[in-house]
Amino acid sequence: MSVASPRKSARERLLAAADELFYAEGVHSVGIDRVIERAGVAKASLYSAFGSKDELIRAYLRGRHESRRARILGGVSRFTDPRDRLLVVFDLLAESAGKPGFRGCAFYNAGSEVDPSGVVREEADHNRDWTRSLFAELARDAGVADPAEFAEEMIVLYDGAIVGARQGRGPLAAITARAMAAVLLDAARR
Amino acid sequence: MSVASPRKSARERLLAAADELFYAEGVHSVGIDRVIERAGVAKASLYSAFGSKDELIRAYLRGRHESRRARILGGVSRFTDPRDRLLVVFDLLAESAGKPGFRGCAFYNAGSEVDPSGVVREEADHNRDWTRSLFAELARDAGVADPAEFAEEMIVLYDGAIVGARQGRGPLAAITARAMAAVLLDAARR
DNA sequence: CTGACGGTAGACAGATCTGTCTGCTACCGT
DNA sequence: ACGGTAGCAGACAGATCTGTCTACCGTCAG
Repeated sequence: MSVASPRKSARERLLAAADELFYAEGVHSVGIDRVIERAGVAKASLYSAFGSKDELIRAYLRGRHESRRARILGGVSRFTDPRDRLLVVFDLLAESAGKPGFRGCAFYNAGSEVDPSGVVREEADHNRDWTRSLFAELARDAGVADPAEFAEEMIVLYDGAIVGARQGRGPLAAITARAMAAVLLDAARR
Repeated sequence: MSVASPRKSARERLLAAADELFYAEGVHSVGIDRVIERAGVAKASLYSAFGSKDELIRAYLRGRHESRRARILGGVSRFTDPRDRLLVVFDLLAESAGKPGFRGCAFYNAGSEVDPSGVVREEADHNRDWTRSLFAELARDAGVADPAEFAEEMIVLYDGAIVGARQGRGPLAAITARAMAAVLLDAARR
């Protein structure tokens, strides 16, 4: 329980290994054995810490949501102009999409692999609702007449940019989406 | 070899069964046994007709592309006004997204499940290139200054609408995308 | 008649998957 | 000194996966 533990706990190492493997190869394709091997952990420790693979997937998706949330809030806070604060979300996406290993949206990918109901659905909805609220808030601050509807438009652009980035165009798709968002925002501000 | 065979061939029944099951539950989650059971076909017939599961997946994706292509070309041909011919693509998407059993883009879903390289990647790229060309041609006919760049924008909207439809908003996401496309088109026409 | 052909039914091998269980080890607070 | 806790190592069960193989059946051309 020291401040700087000499070695990360089994739970932390499992989560880090699951994050890498699940995102890179999919939650269904990657088996428990691969995760515990990379984490350097015994199988019993995994089931003691998480209970099931489903719960490990849930923890993986929650971690993805948290780090995404922190990255976006950090980026938004670097600006004061409402227009910049909204558009930087697309800049951050372009940055992510340019990194090696980018493989699109973890939530959508996981949803394509497993039964749409269940933990994946829950976490994906939560992540999506947060994004929607963020866009609505940024749009309201920017003086958009109908922030809720404008947020729906931004989500279409955001989703489209992620798919485009994953399917071949890389960061260019996000840059295209940013330009479209700018046009629409300037047209919607009162 | 008669014109109207009394019963579809094993290959056709396999393809129909694969189409339903793969799209509804994913190419990875659905096993060979499920496919042959639904098709009412022996396992040896599958391997005699397709050679491997990978080739069955390829045939499934090719069929998806062909039917999508036919549906879109049919919809486009119902109009003569270039603006309508472009926007109807989003109307068709809204129509598809409203049908029960809609589960998003077969190519993206399959790509999330299996190794990104290989047959899925090839077929997804082919489908994507066709869509890009279609949008570019429709944009050129509508008098857009830079049809290639405009096509990239339309693809962002199209992808975003599909994701939005799959993740919860149903046809509404496609209707939002259509409205955005109309705004952008009217602004881009010379 | 006969032989090729397309198809059916199902056993089988070999791999991989989740989840459980048994021992053993090392540390840590009391 | 000692008991509890966390963790490691790995065998195991039971299910499921792809792909191969044998054996049999009907049809139709030559």
